[in-house]
Amino acid sequence: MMKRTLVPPAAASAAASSCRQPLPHKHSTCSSLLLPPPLLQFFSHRFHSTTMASDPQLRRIDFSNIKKLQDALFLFDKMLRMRPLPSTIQFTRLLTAVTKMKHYSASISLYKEMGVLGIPINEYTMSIAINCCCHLSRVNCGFAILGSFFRRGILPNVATFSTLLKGLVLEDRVPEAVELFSKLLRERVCEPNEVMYGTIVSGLCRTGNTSRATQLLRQMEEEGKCKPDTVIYSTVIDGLCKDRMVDDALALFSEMIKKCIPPNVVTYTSLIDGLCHEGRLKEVIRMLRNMGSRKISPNVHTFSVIVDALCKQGMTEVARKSFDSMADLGLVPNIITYNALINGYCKSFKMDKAMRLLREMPCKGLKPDVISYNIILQALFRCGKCGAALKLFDDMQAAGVVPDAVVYCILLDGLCKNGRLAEALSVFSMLNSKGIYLDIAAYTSIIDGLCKDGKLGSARELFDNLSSKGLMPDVITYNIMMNGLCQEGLLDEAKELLVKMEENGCMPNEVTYDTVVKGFLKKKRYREAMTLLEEMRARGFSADPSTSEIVVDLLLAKSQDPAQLEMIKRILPTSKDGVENTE
DNA sequence: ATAGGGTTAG
Repeated sequence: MMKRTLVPPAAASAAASSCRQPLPHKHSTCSSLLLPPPLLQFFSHRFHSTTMASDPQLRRIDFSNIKKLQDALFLFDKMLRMRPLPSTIQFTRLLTAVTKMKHYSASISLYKEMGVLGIPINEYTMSIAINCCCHLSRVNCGFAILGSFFRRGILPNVATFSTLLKGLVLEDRVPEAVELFSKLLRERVCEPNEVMYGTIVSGLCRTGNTSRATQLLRQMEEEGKCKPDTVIYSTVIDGLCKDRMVDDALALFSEMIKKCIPPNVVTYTSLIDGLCHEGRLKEVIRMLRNMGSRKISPNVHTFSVIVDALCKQGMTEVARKSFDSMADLGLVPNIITYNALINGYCKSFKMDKAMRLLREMPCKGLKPDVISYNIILQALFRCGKCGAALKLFDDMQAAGVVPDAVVYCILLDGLCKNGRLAEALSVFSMLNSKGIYLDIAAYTSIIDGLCKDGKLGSARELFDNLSSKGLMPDVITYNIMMNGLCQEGLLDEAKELLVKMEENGCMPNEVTYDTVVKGFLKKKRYREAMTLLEEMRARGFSADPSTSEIVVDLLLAKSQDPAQLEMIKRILPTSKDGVENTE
């Protein structure tokens, strides 16, 4: 009875071989079965319990050949036709393969199909389904699946909850993740392990709560039940580096070495990245040597970090050498390495070299992405090469790269800044009519373009209508609007806007004050300018040197009043020397 | 032979 198959073996193998033809996947599986799902379920339980380990046929299912989604779907169909039916473990392995290819929706469909067909599901299968929901930013669906655990009498475990925690983190719901984590510990729902701690630690680091993450690491050490491992140390080290606390990161690094927790290439790459951002290149070299002495080789990631840092330090040629040296280690630059170097060339105005790299990418099997194009587009506009930029924009779309909000912003901004407001406006209205989402930066560029073109009325209108589009002006938008008002001599309105922005929860910055102060100075409303400078100083901002100069010149020319000079010294520390010299 | 955590670019 156990070995009984639902279809005669000959028919089964015929069905299996016919799977090479593309199958209309969705519904073919159900109709290919001779029994309705409830009966199948009845039988598959039997197969599952006794034949799974012993049947040599099952061991032959090869998941390593799955290269694309289609392969997996064919195999799924094929598995459904195998008799006896492959075990839950085999189906779970298939789901793993689909999930690893990031076909999350497909994976969920297959999971549901398993349910419909009555193939038994266990905590592993369900955790995969939850993981897929999480990657689709549907952690609530993940919690719904958690509910089905209980209905099926299956207990969720530490992996299930780690997955859900990760899902909350992915949706920027770290406080909820922390809350759930505490609850799990408090109510002893499951014993936390390294992975669970790792998830919560990384969530905290990603949201800038590095100190809380460090606390958790210490807590793990103290409790001693589950000791922080390489991943957790690396996560906190990375968090500290991102907070510019590289020395603390280095201290933690020494600590892990002292505790015999071996750093790996990720640990080193984070530290190298942190040191690079601080411009501590000598220590980077030391770190690379240190790495070598531990027989840890840099990977593509490490090189991307180094190439990027060298480019940002203006050492594009050294970056190029580093890029080329990857081949010696058998490493192949990826799109991120390319983008870093392209960015370097763009920043040093070597547009031909940047373009050459972009053209080289397809030859190396890499498809330039929207970021590759963004970097070059922005640079072309900055060099005033509008024609070349517009052509590249067309090339990009021809290459099938879909422009995003950033590209449109670069395009609009580039056109405006190059005095091609009319074109910018026509692109702008075209995008609007197509209903393409434009972010606040894009609107800000247009407002700036309108102001600079003397169309303050239109700028103001657009500015006032931002909220109707669901957009909030940011500090740059306000600064640009204030600058426009000041240029037209509408100082009182500019000052009103300064008050209004704060009321709207937008903090003014140095540029904000500088803009308005300059406006008042230009209109010779010195008293108001000085009042604003005082306010600015009280907030810990210092005036732009050019503003300070104007003030000093004006006041020195106007008055020799020592009290006033004293005031200048106080509020314009940058110009103190100049004042003293003339005394 | 089945699930879950850390590093990169505008």
